[in-house]
Amino acid sequence: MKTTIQALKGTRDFYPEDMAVRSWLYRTLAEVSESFGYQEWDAPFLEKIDLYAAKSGEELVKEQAFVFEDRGGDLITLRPELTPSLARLVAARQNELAFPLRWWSFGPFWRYERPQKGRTREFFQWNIDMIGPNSPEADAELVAVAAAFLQRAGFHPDQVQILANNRRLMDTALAELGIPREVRPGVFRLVDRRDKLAPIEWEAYAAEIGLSAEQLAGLKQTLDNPDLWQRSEEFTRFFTALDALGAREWVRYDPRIIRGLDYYTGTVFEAKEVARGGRSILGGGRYDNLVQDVGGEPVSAVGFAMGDVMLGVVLREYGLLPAGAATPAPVLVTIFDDAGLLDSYRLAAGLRAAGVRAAVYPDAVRLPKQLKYADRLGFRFVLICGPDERANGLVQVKDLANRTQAAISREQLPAYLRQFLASGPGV
RNA sequence: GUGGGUGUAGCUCAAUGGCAGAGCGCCACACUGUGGAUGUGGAUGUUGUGGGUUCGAAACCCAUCACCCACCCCA
Repeated sequence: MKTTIQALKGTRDFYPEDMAVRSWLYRTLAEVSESFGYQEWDAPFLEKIDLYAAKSGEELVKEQAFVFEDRGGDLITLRPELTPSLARLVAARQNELAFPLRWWSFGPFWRYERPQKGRTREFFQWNIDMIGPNSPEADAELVAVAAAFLQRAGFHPDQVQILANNRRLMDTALAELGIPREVRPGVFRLVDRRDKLAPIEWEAYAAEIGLSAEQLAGLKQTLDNPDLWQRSEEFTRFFTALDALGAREWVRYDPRIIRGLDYYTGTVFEAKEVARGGRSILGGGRYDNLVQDVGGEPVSAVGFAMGDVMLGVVLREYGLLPAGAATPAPVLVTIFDDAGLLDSYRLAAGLRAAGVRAAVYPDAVRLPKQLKYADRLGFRFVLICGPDERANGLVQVKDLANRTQAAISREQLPAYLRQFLASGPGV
């Protein structure tokens, strides 16, 4: 074992084939976000710890954020989430911005966690929010954005489902069971753990937070009732809007979706891989008082976040990862011999000037080696120019995809290549 | 923070106390002007690290480090 320095725990190296996946993800979610009219934005990766102290769970900042002292003695945080930054930006220009805001972002986040499958310390997250309107239709739009992404990524509705619930609906249901207001947040956490704990432990937990046997029975009945939503006018409008948006088949009511966070106030939803294992791919919901904690007027918002790590795990399992990275240039210019070295560089420069991407093999090693290199990197064309061609002003153009070869004059070369590159494969 | 597992060639892994190996990859040659195939040959090791037991340790014991998996948590 060589003593090379390893990557920092919980971080990932992005070799070109990994970077291709990351770029694909960025392009895909950008297209989906922008197809709904959302604007890209971003915030600093570094924030003052105070921004999170006001809001967020205690756990997040105290236990999971990367916090360090800068040279001036200030406590700096590597952002563990985006919402506080969003609140800061919105509050700072609350009276100038044109609401509703439709904003999306994709960038890195850091959390000091114990790495495991689908979880790293440095990850990328897609955040998308609509800020201002508070309506079931606005909620439905965000869910439709999520559905559009899932479809674009190649999933089918029988593989991934968006499960939705409503905190107010649940709150009413709990009130009807005679569960006091102050106990309800605890019940939400209880509901969130329904599938994570063994039934006996789950019921013990229920007793612990003060539920009577009768209330527990009623709660179980509520959680097993797939038609509960029909009592909610808000939820009925939500589903009607999803119909209109063409996303209804991706969405299902599930009374067990509650989300761990305390700050959700209305609709909550989660996209889950349902065919094997039930891992969560993205999650979000409606949250009020977005900017209140950073000193602005309360404003309602709905949004969700999706991490790249678990998504990657699930995409891989379903064979949906895009193909690996080929060279971005379609043309490799070989170097036949030392005498032709500069000629090859001139040839490549001429192609670039004509708008054709081209790379040059750096040494005059034997031709099979250069061809093998071209093959491995996925070049479509290899240019060969030996003494004979140089004498006649020609270039051999070898098409690796079609296994053909033609001698082309130097003047015609860019046009010759472009006729393939305009529409052909492997460009 | 809790529990479990694994560290051997570039990669994936064998070798259960007795000569440290295979497949893939890599390099060379067959093939000095033409890629994926095939064949032949070749290189590559502090067996994570430190100590202990033993005639003898990759293997057993102790410590330590790293990684993986699960829990916790999930903004």
